Amino acid sequence: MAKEKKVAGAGSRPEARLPKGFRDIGAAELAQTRAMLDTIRGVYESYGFEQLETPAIEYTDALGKFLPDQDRPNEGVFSFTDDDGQWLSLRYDLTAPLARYVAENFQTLPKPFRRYATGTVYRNEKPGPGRFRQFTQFDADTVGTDNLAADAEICMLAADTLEALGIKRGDYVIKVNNRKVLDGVIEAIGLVGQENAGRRLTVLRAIDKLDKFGPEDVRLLLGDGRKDESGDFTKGAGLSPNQVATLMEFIERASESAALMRSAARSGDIFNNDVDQGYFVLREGGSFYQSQLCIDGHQELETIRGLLRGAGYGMNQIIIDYSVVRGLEYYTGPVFEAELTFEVKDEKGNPVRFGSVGGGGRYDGLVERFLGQKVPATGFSIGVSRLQAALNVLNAADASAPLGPVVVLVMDKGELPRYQRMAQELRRAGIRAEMYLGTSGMKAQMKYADKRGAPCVIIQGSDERDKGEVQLKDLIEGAKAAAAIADNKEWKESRPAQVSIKETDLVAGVREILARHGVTS
RNA sequence: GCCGCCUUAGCUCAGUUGGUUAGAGCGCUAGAUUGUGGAUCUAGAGGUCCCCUGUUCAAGCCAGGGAGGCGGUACCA
Repeated sequence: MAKEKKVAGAGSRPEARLPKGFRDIGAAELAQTRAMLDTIRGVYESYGFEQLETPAIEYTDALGKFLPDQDRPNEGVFSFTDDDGQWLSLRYDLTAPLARYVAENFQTLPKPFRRYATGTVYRNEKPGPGRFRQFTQFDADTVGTDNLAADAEICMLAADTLEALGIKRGDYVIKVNNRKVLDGVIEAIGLVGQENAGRRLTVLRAIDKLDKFGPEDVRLLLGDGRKDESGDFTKGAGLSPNQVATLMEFIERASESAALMRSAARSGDIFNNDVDQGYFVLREGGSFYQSQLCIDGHQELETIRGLLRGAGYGMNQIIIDYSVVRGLEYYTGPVFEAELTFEVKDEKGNPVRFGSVGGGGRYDGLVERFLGQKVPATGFSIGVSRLQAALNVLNAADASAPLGPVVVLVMDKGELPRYQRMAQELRRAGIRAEMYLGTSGMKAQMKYADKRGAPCVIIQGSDERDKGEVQLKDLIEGAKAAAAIADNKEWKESRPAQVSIKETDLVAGVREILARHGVTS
């Protein structure tokens, strides 16, 4: 019969469930996020960036995500049409809205315009481990200058931010490259002209996989293709053996060079100029030095490197790494990637690498889309959620829930005003407090207080009331004391961590308990 | 998008060659204890065995299709 009732209503009832790739976030994580955002904000503001907030929704064409030849937004973004039939989209990053803002307010903004922004962004794509369809980014950008000092500062900012968040020097690295270098290398193997645009992208994608797959798989991706462990085949760039060999030489030298830098950094040799300058492939006389693009890119990197080292940032913080790719059709010059380098084991003992927690670079074309006039810009974006997940693994102990409010138990339903008054008294003293608002008995109220993480409860039944007293029970100390008591009678009679005080001393008594647990309000 | 694996209670999972009323541990609720969160004991609630169609006297189990989840891969500002 009970069954029939269920079945009867089931079809029309909605299922309580979250859309794939979205998640609910509880008090403990939110408190942690807030602290992180405050820290990042402090660093960004110290560099002189000012805050800007733009809406979560923009016109789709302003975000620049239309499929070629189709009057329809790109996959990957959440889009819908407005009343007037215009396409709107949820922002998928904070840079495209910045470009729109700068273009719209170009006349009045100070140039260079330096702003930071944080907010939720949305991507309509398949979620993966640690990848969601809604997440928080924290960006800083300098718009309106091609001065490479702006790029150097972005790198410093990234390093300072990670350190402010408690990531030790050596547990992270900011990698810098220049898209002109890779473009030059690709040009050097003859992939020039419009007809090779697709191949150039495939090559860049292959190089981008170096960290993930290693050199052998990159070689396959540059050639015919690669089969993954599920048996799926990825078509390669189809380069000739010669072209592959040339690219692989570059890639392997580049990672060798980066490895040398890291090992120098580990041994404390953080300003060793020979190592720092990178491998000979890009120095004068090296095999790629004929390409003008390579030369330009290399010289820009040298300028940035000079600024960084001059400011005291060594190879233990920021290095040049020629294998960094980042956004494919987006960046036009220097690119940056913030990578966490420490390794941790998951619960099964497998090593987990977090990899990139932020990135950015110089994008000289974004504002130009609107204005038709070159407005060079450079910036950096932190993936807050991903970084937070990494930090949680780094300090695994720090996942504890925040303390809840002090709970005033309702022992006598006829005395609600009295209990309410106690809660108010605590609130006025700056102590988070609540009167129990349910209707259950004392045992249930104790369980409730326990679940809320209350540091203590206030108990006043008729006995205490008659004497003008209240009982304060320290739930944290009480839980510790309980562990030593096996007998229920003793547990009840000893009333661990419970004291009786004058009702007039309520605030002082609670403060004493809070202070015991490190709360000073 | 493509490939592989998976789906039984709130959670983690058993479930025989297809055979009566589908189980365990944990969790939850209540009692033992008229005013004390823990421990112990007892009792209770909780199920569309992912969905649909088929095979069969009989399907959690077999077949086909679908959905959802996980992992890999592709795309990724």
